[in-house]
Amino acid sequence: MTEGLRARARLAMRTEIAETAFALFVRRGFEQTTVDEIAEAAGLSRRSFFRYFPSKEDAVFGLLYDLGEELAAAVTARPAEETPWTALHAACAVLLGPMLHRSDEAMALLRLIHDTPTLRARHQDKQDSWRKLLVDALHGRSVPALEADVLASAALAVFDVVCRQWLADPAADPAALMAEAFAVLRPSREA
Amino acid sequence: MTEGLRARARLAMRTEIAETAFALFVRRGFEQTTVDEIAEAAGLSRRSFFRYFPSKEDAVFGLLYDLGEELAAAVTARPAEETPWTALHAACAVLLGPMLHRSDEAMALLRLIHDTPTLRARHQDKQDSWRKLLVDALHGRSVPALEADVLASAALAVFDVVCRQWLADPAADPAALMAEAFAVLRPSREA
DNA sequence: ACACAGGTGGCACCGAGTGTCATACTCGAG
DNA sequence: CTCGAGTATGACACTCGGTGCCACCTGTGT
Repeated sequence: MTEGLRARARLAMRTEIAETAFALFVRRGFEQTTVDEIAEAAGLSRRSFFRYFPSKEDAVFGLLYDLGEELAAAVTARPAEETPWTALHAACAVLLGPMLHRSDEAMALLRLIHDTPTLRARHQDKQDSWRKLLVDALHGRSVPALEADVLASAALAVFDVVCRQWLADPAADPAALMAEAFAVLRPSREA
Repeated sequence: MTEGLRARARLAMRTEIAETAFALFVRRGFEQTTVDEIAEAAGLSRRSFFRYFPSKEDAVFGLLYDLGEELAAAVTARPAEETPWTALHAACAVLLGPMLHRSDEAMALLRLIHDTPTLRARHQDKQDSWRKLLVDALHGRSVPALEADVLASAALAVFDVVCRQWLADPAADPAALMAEAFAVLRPSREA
């Protein structure tokens, strides 16, 4: 039973290090912040930093990868009679909640990712892992393979569009943007 | 007028280096191939390699970035009365031509990108640059901003889906896959 | 023959990431 | 309490991608 304890302690370390790193990234930029600086600020050795995060980028994305499972779960939780596209819309809308709740941090994170090339790239790799989970969730709703892939990819693309638009105009309402964006692509056979 | 000559010579060097590097990547993998090995195989110094390509990854993608402009041009070239989604489909279909023409190389490239994490990430960054060009092209067809962003992102996502499916089943016809994939998301207001 | 330009290689350096080892801590068994 | 096993940590050395700097060469125009 000490397994759970260690796992929780490890998670706490990860979040603490990630928050320390994030503060530095926001202040000085991602590329300009060295791992040594993060390690010193977090009170551990450079070597130990890499025991908690496989790379510097993971200090930014590590905690976000888990959201993919929440997203997929949200899709699965939608009523079965709902069309896939509507279910995807509802699931993405769920993710908007935490973002609006701590919108300053969310905005800072989006901005950081947006204007750091390596983070932009990594972001898309994370989307790729989300996509796989979404495709599985859609298979659970008996959506054919190709269609599931297209719908999942498109939904994530829409999510990105909404984030970009929100970043460009913080006054906009993300939920409204998302409804509008999802409406553009609603498949013809749906209501 | 020697400007043009130098530019052409530089391009020839780039393609030659890129081809040498590509061969090594396919044989030994991207991560396992060092820049020193590429430089030696291409007959220049490590330092000079980085004068032709800003990074090792660019030896893979450098030549592909230009395709974005072709893609955008293909959209602009479509008849004005065509709906944006149909125009995007037609433009993406154009890109399929060269891929089928040298399908072995295309397949090897797709496979290389697909199972190299850093290349997967970079690939998406390239898509991002393509997206910007597509959005501009759609603006030229007087498509509103949000809609243009959504349609361009979705079209590129669809293109990716097709590439993935083709990679998974080389016997499939990419053009047919693409038609099917584009049909999934055809906006309701279109024919 | 001269100066000047651009391409090139060599060298030193930085930062990310990894393997290895020696140490310190913790915790359960005796 | 003590011993030993398992684990976290730090220090060190090393590889590799990427950059700045400088010295060299080569061609071109005067």
